[in-house]
Amino acid sequence: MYSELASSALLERQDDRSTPSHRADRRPERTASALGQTEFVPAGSTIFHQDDPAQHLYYVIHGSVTTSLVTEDGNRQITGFLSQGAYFGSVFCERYKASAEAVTACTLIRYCRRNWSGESPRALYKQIILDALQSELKTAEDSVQLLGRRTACAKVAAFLLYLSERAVDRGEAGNPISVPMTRYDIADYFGLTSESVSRCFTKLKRAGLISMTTPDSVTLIDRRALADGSSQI
Amino acid sequence: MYSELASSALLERQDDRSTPSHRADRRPERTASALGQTEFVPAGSTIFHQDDPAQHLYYVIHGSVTTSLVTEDGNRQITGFLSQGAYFGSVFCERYKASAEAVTACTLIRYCRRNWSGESPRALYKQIILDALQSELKTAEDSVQLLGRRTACAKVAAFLLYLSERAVDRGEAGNPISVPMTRYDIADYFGLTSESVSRCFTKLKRAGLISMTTPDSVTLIDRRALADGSSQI
DNA sequence: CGTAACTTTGAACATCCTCAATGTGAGTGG
DNA sequence: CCACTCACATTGAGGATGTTCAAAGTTACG
Repeated sequence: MYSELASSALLERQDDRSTPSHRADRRPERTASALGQTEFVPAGSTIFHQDDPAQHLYYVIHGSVTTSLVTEDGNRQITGFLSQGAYFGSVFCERYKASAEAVTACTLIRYCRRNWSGESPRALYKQIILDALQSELKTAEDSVQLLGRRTACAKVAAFLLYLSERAVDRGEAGNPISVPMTRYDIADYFGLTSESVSRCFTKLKRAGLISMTTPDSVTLIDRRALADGSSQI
Repeated sequence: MYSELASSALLERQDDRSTPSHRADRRPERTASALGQTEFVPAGSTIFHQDDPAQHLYYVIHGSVTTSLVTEDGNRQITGFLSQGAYFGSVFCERYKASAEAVTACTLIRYCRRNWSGESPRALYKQIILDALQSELKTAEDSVQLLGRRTACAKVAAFLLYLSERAVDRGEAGNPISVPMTRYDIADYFGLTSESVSRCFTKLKRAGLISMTTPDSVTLIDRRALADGSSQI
């Protein structure tokens, strides 16, 4: 999906031949762990707070993380759900733009930003920063597309398809999917209420588009109908 | 707002001392025009189409541009409104993720991406790519925040404040503001209908939070109330 | 002057929210 | 092991908000 052109222009090839960018077979974890610290975080804990000095950049090895902020009108706004392979931590900002919380127990890699201005393995840091920027951009762009759906059911349906796609990206099964976040989290992502989100799940289930064993395990039955905005419900 | 740390780690200082990054007094236009072509685009014209090969990157000198895509459920989704100082053109993608149209007559700078893999003024290209990434990230993050508002009026109110802030960023007056895009465009940004958007303008006007001479010139009267989600209307 | 595109307004209807109650499952302490 | 609690999920009823369909007002432009 992403082009090599831009990143090759950003990297100095002469001192960087050992870390080609955006190859299909690269292993982010290996590069990552070389320069960062592995951190285990329990479910429900806060990783950092909105407006705190942005000292670290994080990479998700395992688990699910939300970033959220409090808007001027006093509501909680979830700005992204992050899973394996995603970076978060407001790369280009002095302070974190959002708070980050672990939805499930997580394994993260934490990079200290002070190292970036240092000397040693510059090329690796450059690659991490580029990857992080792309990751944050993708997270935000995906959110815009999901949030723009017309009805609550269309939003929830598109969200489920999105979770499925990302599970496949991580090498997991695309069906059934795990929905680790609460209905309230999903509501704060879309600007809905948790009751509305719950009703959407029920409607999609009754219409035969999904089935649920538990509230956090959803089987997608009719992907076409889910993508079409679930308009016939 | 953005930190120097990340970008300094991405730039090779030894061959780049003449173009410091993210200084308050830098002039993007000057750097820009050195490597790109100036292009004048009439109002209403299409700059590029979604899914076309992404051969160029654009920078807005003057005017207003929208990026939009057609979602799987067949609706038009506007993903951003761009004005002076913004980059667009899906920097890191092989193909444009969205279509771009000129809302007003525009002056743009167009960069040909083929030049990125060439030799000569590498540092300048690096700076442009970095700026473009930041710009695209900011556009998407701003959209997420606006789209997450609960009610239609709160969305429109936050949108007007956003337009005002950006006008100030461009060195223009923050009040009254120009609203060059149509009600329909705003509706397709928020997943609303043009009628709903129009009614929100009317409500905000009747409540004394704004006043309008023409539909595209809005005076913000009570910024506090607009930011508070216009909840008392 | 007339057309076309955009904006505004109205009325009926659908959707979503609010408030309330009930259902469910994991964890706790007797 | 069994209440008990607590957080989360679900469901219902009524009210608020947004949409749909329709019509009229406004502005720019030929």
